[in-house]
Amino acid sequence: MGIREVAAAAGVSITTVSDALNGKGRLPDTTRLHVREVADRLGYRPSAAARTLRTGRSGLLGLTTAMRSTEPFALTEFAWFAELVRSATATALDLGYALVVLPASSPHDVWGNVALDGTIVVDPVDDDPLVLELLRRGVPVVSGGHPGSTPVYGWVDNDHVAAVRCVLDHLAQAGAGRIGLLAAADGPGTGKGVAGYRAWCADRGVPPITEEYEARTPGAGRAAATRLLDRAPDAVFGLHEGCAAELLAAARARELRVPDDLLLACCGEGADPSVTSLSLQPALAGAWAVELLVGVIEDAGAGSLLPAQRTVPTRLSVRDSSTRR
Amino acid sequence: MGIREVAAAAGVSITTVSDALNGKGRLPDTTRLHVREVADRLGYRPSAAARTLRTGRSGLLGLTTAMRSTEPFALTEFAWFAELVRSATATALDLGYALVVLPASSPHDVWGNVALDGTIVVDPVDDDPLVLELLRRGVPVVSGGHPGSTPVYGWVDNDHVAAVRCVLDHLAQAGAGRIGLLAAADGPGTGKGVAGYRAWCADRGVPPITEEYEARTPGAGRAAATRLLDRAPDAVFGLHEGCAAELLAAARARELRVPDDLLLACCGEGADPSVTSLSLQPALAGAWAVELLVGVIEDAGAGSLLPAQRTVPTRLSVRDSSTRR
DNA sequence: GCTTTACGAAGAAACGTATCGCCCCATACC
DNA sequence: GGTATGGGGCGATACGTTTCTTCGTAAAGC
Repeated sequence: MGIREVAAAAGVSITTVSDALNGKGRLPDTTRLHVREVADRLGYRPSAAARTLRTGRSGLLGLTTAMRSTEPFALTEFAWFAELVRSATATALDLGYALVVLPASSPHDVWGNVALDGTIVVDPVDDDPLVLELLRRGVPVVSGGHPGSTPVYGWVDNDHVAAVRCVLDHLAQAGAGRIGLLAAADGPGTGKGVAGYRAWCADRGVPPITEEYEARTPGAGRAAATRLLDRAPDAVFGLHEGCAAELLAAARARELRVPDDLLLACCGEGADPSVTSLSLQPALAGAWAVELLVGVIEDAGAGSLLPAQRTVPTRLSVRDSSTRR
Repeated sequence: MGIREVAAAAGVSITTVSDALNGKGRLPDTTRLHVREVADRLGYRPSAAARTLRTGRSGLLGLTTAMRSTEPFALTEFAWFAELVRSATATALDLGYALVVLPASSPHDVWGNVALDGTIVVDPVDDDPLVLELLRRGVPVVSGGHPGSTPVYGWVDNDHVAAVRCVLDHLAQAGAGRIGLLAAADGPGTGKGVAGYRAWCADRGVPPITEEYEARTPGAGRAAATRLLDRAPDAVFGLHEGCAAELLAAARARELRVPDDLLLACCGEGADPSVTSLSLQPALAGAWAVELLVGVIEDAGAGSLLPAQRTVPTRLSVRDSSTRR
């Protein structure tokens, strides 16, 4: 069931079959139709492997994330990442590509066994050896989150500083004087979020009040939330998705009412409909990263030399938890 | 940077390089080491495309789900499906495969452009044309959910009837007399769940009380939950993940206390820690489906003729919402 | 009548790997 | 001395496409 069988059955050469099926070459419509009809009748499907070998294009995009902890797929459990992957997959398919999610490293050499047209690296570490190796091989790389000094082809990222400022300004405007911050140490964007928070505090001349925890350690979130409330803030900002539940529980245990005694805002898509939340819009990030990557792949050569960059907007949904009655 | 360059640099033939790198043939360790050293120095990576063409194996597994609604990726938003995909991805990687998620149909011919060693089809419709086409091409197919009359190589599924009975028995034992059912019409496993519910009702000689809704229609869930409570049940079972929140909200609006006035149990992983929930263990389903599929791929020939089948256990977590005080 | 142009189609060379079978050269054995 | 034996290595082919180049023929232009 190769192209040869089709050629034989249609009484033409394989060149003609290839041209007819791919809309290339100079062929009268009669021939084209005839070949297509024969191919259909025989149930012919071109071999993806052979096409990939010949053209150098596989139609496959990789998506990975640098491992910060030793646990593979640590980010997977953050809804932020899951949503990014979902959106990236859908966008890739729209553009005619399939997307495969790979771990940064694995016992089997998966990276060597798939031909990738390009790769998205989410939250890369500086000079990630995996990224450098990909670039060396000529595989375009686009990063989600600022790539640091790694010379990628482009990246998408939120303006974390502005986003954090937006939330903190909102809390301050709602009457907060001492705003605390709770963050998962190994979560996405923690570094920038905390930095933005500290910068804002410095601007205002107020002391920062922060607590961090390991997301993967059971109970660590609750403990950190409790520690944070120990420091008597009148508002708290949870930088990660689990934070809202932990902070609410800790507040209840302490008989603090939200929002009366404590204002609350969190990042995330706001599973709890009463909590003010800042969405980082991971779906946009995923879609744009794919668009950027596909742009690089298909422009190859004509492309601009500068890495393309897009800033993903954030959206603050103000809910009861940060509205003084 | 092909195998030829390595051969030239090492002063041997490409056969020797291939054998040395793949641990085949009869070569003294000195040669093997030498070739490997040269290959490393040159940064040689075998071409996945060429290997795939030659060996007929790509190391890629597909995962798809039949489209029930017109919307692509309808199931994606069910946490059940998302978790299944996550687990399947991880398991595939453990076994040395990468997993690519594809829509049942798409404007671009993605299925034709990727070489798949096998495919998992979640909740296939009977005699799904896509599945039949894959089987015709000789691609092993394993299904998640009973495949009906489609001659797949194997499948994994929950025992839906037993699972539903387990929940209903629990509610009855907790004192429920009139148990209602709320289900998303287009959700996974709806048909079997509802059938199991009706069978249980018939066994007990009680009338079924069911309401369904379209998961994708905003407000439909709330409306259906309200309709269900209109029919005055003293316990309700939500067959899908969103049901808990909808039922709780509807109950609150009606000033019904849970569990005092209304017992509540749902399927899903129980985002709300106070709701009794039946987990279908999608992670197990995903992992097992991959294991089955890889088994079929690697056994090819020696395999048994009967399709392999595994029943995924369910787990009922009893919480406050179904515990009479 | 001879050259140009255009059209229709085919030949053949890659793409980079894996592998079957073969060859050569020692050493050992009768 | 002739022949098994086995280790070490290589030549050549096939996997199934895409595409560059070439070729023949017929119509059109001078």
